[in-house]
Amino acid sequence: MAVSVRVRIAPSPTGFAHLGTASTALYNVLFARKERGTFVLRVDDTDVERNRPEYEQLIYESLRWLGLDWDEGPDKGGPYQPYRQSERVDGYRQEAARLIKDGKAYRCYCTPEELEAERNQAQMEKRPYRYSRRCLKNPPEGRSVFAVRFQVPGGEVRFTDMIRGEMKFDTDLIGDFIIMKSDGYPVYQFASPVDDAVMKITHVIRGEEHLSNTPYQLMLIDALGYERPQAYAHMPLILAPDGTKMSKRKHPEMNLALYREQGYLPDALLNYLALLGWNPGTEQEIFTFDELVHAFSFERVQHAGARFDWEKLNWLNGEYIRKLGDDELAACLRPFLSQLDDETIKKAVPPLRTRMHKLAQAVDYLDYLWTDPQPPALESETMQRLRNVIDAVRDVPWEPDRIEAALEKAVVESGVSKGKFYTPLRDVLTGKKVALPIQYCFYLLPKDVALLRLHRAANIPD
RNA sequence: GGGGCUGUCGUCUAGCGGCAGGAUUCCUCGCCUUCAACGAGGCAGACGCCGGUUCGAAUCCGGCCGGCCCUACCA
Repeated sequence: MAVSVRVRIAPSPTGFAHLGTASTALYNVLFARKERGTFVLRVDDTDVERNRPEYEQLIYESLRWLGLDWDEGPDKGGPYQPYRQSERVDGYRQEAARLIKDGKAYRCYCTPEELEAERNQAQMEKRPYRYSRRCLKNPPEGRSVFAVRFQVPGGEVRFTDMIRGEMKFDTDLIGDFIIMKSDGYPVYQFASPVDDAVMKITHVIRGEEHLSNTPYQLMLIDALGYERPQAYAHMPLILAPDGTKMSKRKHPEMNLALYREQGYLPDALLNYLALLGWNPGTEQEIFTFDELVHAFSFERVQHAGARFDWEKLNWLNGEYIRKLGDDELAACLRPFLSQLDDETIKKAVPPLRTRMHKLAQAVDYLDYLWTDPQPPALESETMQRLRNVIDAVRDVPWEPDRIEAALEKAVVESGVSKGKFYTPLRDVLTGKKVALPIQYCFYLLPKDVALLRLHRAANIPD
């Protein structure tokens, strides 16, 4: 019987949860679900300087919001707990000690300044830099602070990438690298493969930035006598819209919290992310999550990085919004419209639905309901029409159809076009040039408020 | 500097030896009270560049150029 699939993501809580994490999480979950495997969340918090517990919470919240739930993790435990690397340091230390004992790693007493100097020297001589192995051959005396360095064996590392095929790296080009920092914490290159082995991870699915890291980790796995993961998959990177690498400072789209705040639906975002770097080979673009699970395969994953594109996401999100039922959409809108009661939101849903590509836009359409628009200056002819509207609408039942019928009648009587008739009306009611259909501009407002705004604009005392 | 990955409309992509197709954006028209949605149509690519193989190259080969990643006591 085949060993059941185990995959993981290992985000680092050093800032807000970001898009790349969602993307790799998605691919991991897709694969895990397809293979009926297990999805593990492991928190990579070995950078003591930059870690913050609140960032860990943000990762949980964002992934849960997206519906990318994990089977094992720091918050839920599991057979290989703990799942926070900061709580696993004893294990790394033991493994590092074992490597030293076996002559596969050694203590390095070099100071950062000395290493910097070595690097600069190599740079000046236009020579590829590798650590000099000073501490292996001739360690300085009388120093107590040390890091642990892996002694890179010569030769070649080969592995199979599910996306890119056979990979080959020459280890002679890799210098001895540090696996344990002098603060006693492991470096990513060390902690990650150790945990993957200990946690029996079968498939490592991660961003392309780790492709060149793989030989480092494979050498460690071999040196420690672990079994290698069955396969790796290095997903293409998501680039910023300007084609550069995503940066936290310059690119807001990196921050996952933004999507929730702006009113993107989790399924729409997931659908978009799936399409960024992968395609089904058919013309289908809209997928339920289950359809994605079935359709997804690594063979059809793109090899090059893909730019993030708001326009396509907006379109997709609009498609998802339009598919929602009235009650569903009303519920989704609720958090964006705290000024309105449920009944008003429900009334606003039908005309709103086709007009949004993200939920936050509802505010742009509806804020006239809780803020008083500036009364426009009108010509006397227009004011007369306003008075006619007041008369036409005053005794009408407050329903969109009835309001519309009354208005249509007033338009005919006025002899001007609907456009000419409705434009100032819309302005008076909402203060906007773009708004919901005119009957809804009325209907959503309490009747007395609507009439008040008309009176005021027409210069009629209340 | 060294190693790795990569390059098809603005963007996401299909095609992998035989007319470069779809989606999105944009534009036009229709519907129409604005804006959307919806329907119809359109613009947009010297397939990164140069050379080779071939009757024929986006596709195969070679060189070059560009982007990204790794080359950290970051992950």
